[in-house]
Amino acid sequence: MPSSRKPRGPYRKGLERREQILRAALEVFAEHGDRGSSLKEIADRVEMSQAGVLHYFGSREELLLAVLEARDALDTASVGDIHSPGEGMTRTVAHNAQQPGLVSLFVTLSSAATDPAHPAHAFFAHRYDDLARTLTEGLTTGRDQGVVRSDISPEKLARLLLAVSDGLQLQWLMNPDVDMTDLVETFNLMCRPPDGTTDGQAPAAP
Amino acid sequence: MPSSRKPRGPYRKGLERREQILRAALEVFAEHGDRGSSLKEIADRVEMSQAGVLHYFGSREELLLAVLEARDALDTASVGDIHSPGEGMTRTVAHNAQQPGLVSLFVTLSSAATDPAHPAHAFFAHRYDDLARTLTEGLTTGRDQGVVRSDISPEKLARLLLAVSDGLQLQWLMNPDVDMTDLVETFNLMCRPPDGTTDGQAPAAP
DNA sequence: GTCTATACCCGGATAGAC
DNA sequence: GTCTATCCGGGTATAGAC
Repeated sequence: MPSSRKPRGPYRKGLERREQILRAALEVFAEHGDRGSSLKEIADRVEMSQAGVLHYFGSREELLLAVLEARDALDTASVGDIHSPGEGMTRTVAHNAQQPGLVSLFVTLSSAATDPAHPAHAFFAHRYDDLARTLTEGLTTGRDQGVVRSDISPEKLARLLLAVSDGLQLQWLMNPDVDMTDLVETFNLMCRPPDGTTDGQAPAAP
Repeated sequence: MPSSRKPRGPYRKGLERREQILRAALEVFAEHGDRGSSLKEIADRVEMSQAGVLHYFGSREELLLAVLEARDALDTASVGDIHSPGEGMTRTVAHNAQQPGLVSLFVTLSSAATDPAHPAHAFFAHRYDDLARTLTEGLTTGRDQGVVRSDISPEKLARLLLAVSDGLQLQWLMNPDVDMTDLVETFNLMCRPPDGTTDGQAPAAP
């Protein structure tokens, strides 16, 4: 792979500019969503012209995808150490509750990206499958340890957990009084074995 | 209230035109979403000019809201006879699975309407609260009859059910292999009392 | 009621000067 | 690299004739 050293010389400024634009674009997209955002506004925020922005990212679409990928990478990294899938999800949701703009961006975009023709369709389709796979693995482990109910397949539980998380974000955006974190934890509770036999350790307990 | 008789005379044609436009607009919005739709296309579909459409609905926004309200009224009516909240939701979801375009419209719009400035914000906010209330009532009844678990409040279960339904629609739109109906039923199962004591009648069984 | 024409706004992308 | 200027396409809403 290429050198990971920070480039010196003429490249440096350009790369920094690029990141600066990326950050600004994230902010703007988070505030106004996909359609509500314009290159102009992003450009204004980094104090350059719209044409200047396009010099770094050939098109608006390219910029949008770059933002999504950068953000997703950051997020998955920040959730890092997970001991059980329920816990991971709870943390993610709790973390999201701090950033309404971003949540809004992802929810809005993921529904818009539902259309196979949408530029971000592939991104979100993969993202869902990845998440479902990761969750399924974690839930399978949990089931084998007896902390997750075994009468429903881990695959189904994973899809449901994903649905709960997305659905709650939607409700929360619509009405901030909805307590996402609490509700996700409640759902985790429902994922425990029917009678509290084997446990003592809830899926999402700290 | 006003006469419910079909108006005769000069009014009649106008009212029919209006409904015709409403139907066409529903189709178009369902196919291309809010932002993807234009008055032009709706006008084309009823074979009149864009200005003609605006003669009936003063603005695009007005038309959109009219479509949402008309559709929502139809839907809630069609779900009609419900014996248990789980059953109602299952049926609705199964029904939706026939109409990807409409589902897409509602999902897309409800996330876009998350923004308080969005024209449809109030509509969706009310809709959520209404749904949550109705579901809560049904689940309370179910709990009293012993078919719904009592260790989690009906309010929470209602919010979760709503979330599951929305979230699954999103996943289904992204990947049609996801079996919404089956998964909602699975969730209903999770809403039953922990041990199959009192029952014999699942919340969503036919 | 319905049309055509048009005014007006906004967006993205491109060309070319500096 | 960065700008200005411009092209081009799209949308909504309005004016005014028929």
